[in-house]
Amino acid sequence: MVTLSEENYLKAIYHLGKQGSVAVSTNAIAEKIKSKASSVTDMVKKLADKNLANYVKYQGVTLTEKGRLIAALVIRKHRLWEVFLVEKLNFTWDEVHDVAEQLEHIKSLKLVDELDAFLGCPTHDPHGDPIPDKDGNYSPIKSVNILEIKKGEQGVLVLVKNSSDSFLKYLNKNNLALGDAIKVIDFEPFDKSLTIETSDRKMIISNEVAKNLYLSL
Amino acid sequence: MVTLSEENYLKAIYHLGKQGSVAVSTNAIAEKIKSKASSVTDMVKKLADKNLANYVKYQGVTLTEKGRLIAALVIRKHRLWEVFLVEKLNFTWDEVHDVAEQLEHIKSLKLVDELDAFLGCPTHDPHGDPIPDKDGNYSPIKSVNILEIKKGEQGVLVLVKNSSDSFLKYLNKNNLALGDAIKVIDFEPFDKSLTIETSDRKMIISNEVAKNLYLSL
DNA sequence: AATATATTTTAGACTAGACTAAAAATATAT
DNA sequence: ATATATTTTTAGTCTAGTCTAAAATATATT
Repeated sequence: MVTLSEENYLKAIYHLGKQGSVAVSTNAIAEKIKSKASSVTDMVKKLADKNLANYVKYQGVTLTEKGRLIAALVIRKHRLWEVFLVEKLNFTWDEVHDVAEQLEHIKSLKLVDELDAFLGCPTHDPHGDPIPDKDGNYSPIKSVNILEIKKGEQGVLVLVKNSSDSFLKYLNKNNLALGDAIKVIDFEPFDKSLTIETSDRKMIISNEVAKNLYLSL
Repeated sequence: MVTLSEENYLKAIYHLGKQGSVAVSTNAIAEKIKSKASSVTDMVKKLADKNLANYVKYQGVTLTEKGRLIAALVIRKHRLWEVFLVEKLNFTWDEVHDVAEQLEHIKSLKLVDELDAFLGCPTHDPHGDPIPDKDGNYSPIKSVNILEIKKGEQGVLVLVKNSSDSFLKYLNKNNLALGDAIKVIDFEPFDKSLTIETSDRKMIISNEVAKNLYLSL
């Protein structure tokens, strides 16, 4: 049995270390999970005992095949529930995270499979993140950060790499949503801000915001 | 904040003591919850401290108004999720209990309200149990235990008072479902079994089974 | 009413998970 | 190469929730 807490650690390691393949420091995990490095050390030993993680003192943590699969399935559940909340229960994309964070731990294979089918086997969640399949595999959309696009080029917003309430509310307020066509008009060297053009208007976005927007060309 | 464990205790007290209005013994709670009386004593003190239960040593537990509402909302969630699982995700009524037991603890007011609306504000779960409204109120269907019905009379199966896997599987196997018309043919004094007639056939049900079937006349 | 039986509570111990502070190891800078 | 700073681990403590065994109280029986 994998506990709720263990699932959260696996998820953090998965996210921080390229699906858990690259060694992650206990400190990094602690920060991600908002706990302390000492707590992480304890837990990581437990995960290693259960054959879910590889841990060498002072050298960080990776996931075993088993650990990677569990993490992927938790993420699969998280993202499927997000789709459910937005598409069926009228949640906005800035409201789903906390609830999905709880729902991702519900244990029932049938539930996940049926939910997936009920939603029409979606491939991406409301933020553009890919949904792993039953075997934990997924193919990320090919996308580029908006800062890497040349002046005058345009693309479609397919991914936002920040699910914080405040960031998503900012996008809502400014009428930016997945699927929008966006053209890069100008780059301002002084503060690294960007002028972009959407279907309704031109606007300036800060570098901070731009970092989180990914377009498909 | 009410913990998952606390919610389970509140639910048990609610079920055992007529919505928590009648004093329930720590032993009864322990049995219901599959724990030990000593654990219950500890928890019940905590609930009393939080103003969710009234507890007098050696005299059992009742719920406060606050405790009763929380219990009713947990039950509301449980039953709404059961409806969701059966109606939207192809679960059978014998498969829903364990999953609903997990889902009932998800915390989000919006989630419950939206789920309720999404399901068309159902009044009863797949076992015929009433679903409390936002304020924790509900009106049970008027129903009578099948053992109290006179020979020759008939009614519609509206409630089964046992959600165990084995009982529900028994009903499935024998083609008994909510909404079925059932006529009482005979009562056997020797073993207190019952001969009943459904649309397809006559059959004998044990007293044990009969105890759990409720009809509306 | 006195005693036996059953129920309930208390006391003390355990586990999972987390934390702080100190110690150990590693990395960085002179 | 050594001193300093940073990171990581260890040791010891805490809380929530549970348990067993013993003590206290209530109930039942004569």
